[in-house]
Amino acid sequence: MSDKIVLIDGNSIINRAFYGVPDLTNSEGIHTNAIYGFINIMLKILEEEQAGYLTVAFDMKHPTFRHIKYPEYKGTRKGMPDELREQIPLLKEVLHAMGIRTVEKAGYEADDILGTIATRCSEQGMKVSLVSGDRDLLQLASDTILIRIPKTKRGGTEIENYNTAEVVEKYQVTPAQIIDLKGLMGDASDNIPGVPGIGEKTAAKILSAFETVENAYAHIDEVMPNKARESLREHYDLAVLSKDLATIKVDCELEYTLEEAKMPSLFTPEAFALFKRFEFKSLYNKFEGDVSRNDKLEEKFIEVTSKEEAEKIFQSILALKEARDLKELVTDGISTDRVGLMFACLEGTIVGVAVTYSEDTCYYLSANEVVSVEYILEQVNTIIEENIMLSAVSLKEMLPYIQATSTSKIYDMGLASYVMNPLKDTYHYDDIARDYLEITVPSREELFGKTKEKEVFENQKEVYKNFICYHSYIAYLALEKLSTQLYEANSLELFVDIEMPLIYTLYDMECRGIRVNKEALKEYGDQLEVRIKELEKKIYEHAGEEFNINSPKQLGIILFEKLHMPFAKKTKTGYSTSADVLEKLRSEDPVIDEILEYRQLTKLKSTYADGLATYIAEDNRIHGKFNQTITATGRISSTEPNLQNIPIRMELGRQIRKVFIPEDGYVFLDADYSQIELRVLAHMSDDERLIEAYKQEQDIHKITASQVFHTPLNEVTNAQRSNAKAVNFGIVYGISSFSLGQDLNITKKEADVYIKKYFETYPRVKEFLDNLVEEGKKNGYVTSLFNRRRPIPELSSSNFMQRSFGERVAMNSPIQGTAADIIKIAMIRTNQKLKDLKLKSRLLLQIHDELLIETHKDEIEQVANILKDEMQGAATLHVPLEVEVKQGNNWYEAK
DNA sequence: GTTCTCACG
DNA sequence: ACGTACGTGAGAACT
Repeated sequence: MSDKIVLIDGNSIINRAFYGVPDLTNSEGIHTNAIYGFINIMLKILEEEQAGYLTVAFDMKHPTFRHIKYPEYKGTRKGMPDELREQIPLLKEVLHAMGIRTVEKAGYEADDILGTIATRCSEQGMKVSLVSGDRDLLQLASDTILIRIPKTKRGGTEIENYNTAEVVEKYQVTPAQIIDLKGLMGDASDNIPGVPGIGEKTAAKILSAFETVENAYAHIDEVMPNKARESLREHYDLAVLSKDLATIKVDCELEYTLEEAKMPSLFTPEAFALFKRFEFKSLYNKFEGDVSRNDKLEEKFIEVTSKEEAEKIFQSILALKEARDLKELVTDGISTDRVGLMFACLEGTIVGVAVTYSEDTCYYLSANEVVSVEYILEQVNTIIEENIMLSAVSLKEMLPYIQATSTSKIYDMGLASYVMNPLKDTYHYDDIARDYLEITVPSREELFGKTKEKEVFENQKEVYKNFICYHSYIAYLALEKLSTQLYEANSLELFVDIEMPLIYTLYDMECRGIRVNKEALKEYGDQLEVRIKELEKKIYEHAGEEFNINSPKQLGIILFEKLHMPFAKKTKTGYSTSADVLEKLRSEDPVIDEILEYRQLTKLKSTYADGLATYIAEDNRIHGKFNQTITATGRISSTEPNLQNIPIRMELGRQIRKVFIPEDGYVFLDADYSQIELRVLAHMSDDERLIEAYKQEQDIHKITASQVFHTPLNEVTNAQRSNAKAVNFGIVYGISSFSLGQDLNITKKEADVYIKKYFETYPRVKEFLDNLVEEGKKNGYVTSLFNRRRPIPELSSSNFMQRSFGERVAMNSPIQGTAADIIKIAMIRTNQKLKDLKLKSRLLLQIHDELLIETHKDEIEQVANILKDEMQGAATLHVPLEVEVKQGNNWYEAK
């Protein structure tokens, strides 16, 4: 063991890290940049040093703090930002998890503690490396004490190193004289005043002549230059005070032994758990491959191969009590009668199943000659039929294999985690285990690495078994915890009555898919191609050279440097060439119009014409995915492909909707909520005037214009109406006069007047929005009408921009979230009704406030009524929900 | 993998 | 003084 010790000034380094590393937050919204930066600096130093001992010291202020007698200096230090403050206890947690000795003592700053330890160690003949961002520490430098000051530079950390010689070279004074230097020149960053008029150069000169502040004063008449002499004469007390402030204690009484500071193993399972929570992905590989493996858990995963054993297991499961309502169970205490379920599945075929029905064991049944897939499925379906409670991690993916309906007693723990906190990126079994069970299990990535699932299955049977069993076991355990927490958050009904049934609706929609006219899509793409080629040629001619028009970088250079266009707006990396910038340049050069058109057409071609074509399946339909755990507000999202952003605003783009066609013998019915978000706002704010406006069932923007601009309804101009419309939108988004002004091309002041008038017209809306922000700040989250929570960590940010964002989110999320809740209810009911009535018509798409149904020609009127009734009746608000249903032979016609 | 741009509600 | 609309997903370019 080396007799070298590394000492770290915790406060100083975390402070450096905070300002040196760009803002990072994990998906819970916890700020992590300072912790991340600290750990990186520390690991870099430890790697270099190969020391035998390590200690991190922290400040701990105390009422009897020795500097309290000079409150005007040390006491007025600006408070640190909340984002940093919050990270300090978390950093300590990380350090302790890594086994690192930390020291803090009431009344001492970290540098006093470090000074003391460094001196003690040095006296024992050890080598000391003292890491701090604070140059005060340089007074401790010696031939055995190395002061290391990290600098965060672009592309990494560089460290300045100081023994005695380096201090002398850089400051022209000995380490011991550093305090005299500070006494004379002061230190603005540390609130040390120094002597006015004496800077670094003069101070060094004086000290080289007189060595100390006291000695200089004793020979005050000899001090040069004149200005410094007079200032020192007058401010000698200040110099002494400053010197005292700068002096680091080396004789603190500490209960500290070297034994405790022995270099720990650092990369422990506990540390790994925290690194995972903070999402320090680049540091995962520092841990030994299986540090995160929960071997004790894996001992509970039992593989079963014989038919007898399999039968016994299923019998035990079928002997469990029938499931009761989850809501009742939560208040009564959750029954242990439940089964965690996970299928092992390769290329659409089941190869096994894992079931857990006690916390002691998870059984893995690998399909084989005796325990066949058919047998397994039959048994699982019986369990479902018998109403035994099941818990899974990602139910939608299991639905192809089981016969479950929205009334089955199966609960999805991934979805439950989403309802608890919709801000996370993933809701895998390891996330659930970490967030709700406080246990660390290896993720898929850690188990499989880059090996394909099939290869793991074939070559690493044990790993594959564990992977499946973790799902089952975690699902089993999590049901109790998550349903309790959902209940406590008041969100259990949302989960049970809306989110869970919706899984089945979305699954139905995905299976059904939407029919596409392949040939028409091809034709559409070809037409675009022709026009794109023409535009390309023209643009090259105007530019005088060929370049990649799709490259913002190249385009920016052509426009703003070669053609000298005005209004160049910069982005981080270069010129902005976005549509709104180009829009302002249209009068400058005809090439701008061509570029705008080119952009539009290439977008249509690549994303839609070509993009959609790759998703057309054998049945000539596109089976996109609807994701239920993506958005922060509760909306669903659509991927592979995104069917929620098919063009409509521009005619040319809109044409693409003609390729979406119904099955032969069917038509499309498309039903749209009219201004659902504004209606939700009217309801939630309970503003009489807004409610009244909606009850009149008239043009809301016009009514708003009439009231905001004090104009009789029939005299409202188009311009007034469109301004009012923009204000209405702004309100829903969490308005600011700046953005409204930008949107309407008016000044911030004028926009302010609009907003003021709007709020005068609808005073309860103002009250409502203010209350949301306040509620968000108080609770850390806001809620929709159906108790969907959205945490808003940004609201407690000290950064103006982030906090403002949080405020807008607080105003928008309950509105957007409630609208999302409502249409989800409508979807479930509509889909259910179509099934119950055994209709041929099927729900295909949801586009946030719109549902598209492929309707059999015999069912048009009936389905139109169902759609309208279920959508309008999904919620009873203080204002009516209006729905418009249209019919067409393609999606273009139906809108 | 990140950035820019743009399609939708 | 700060520097914005809220919520998404995809393709292309570039690092």
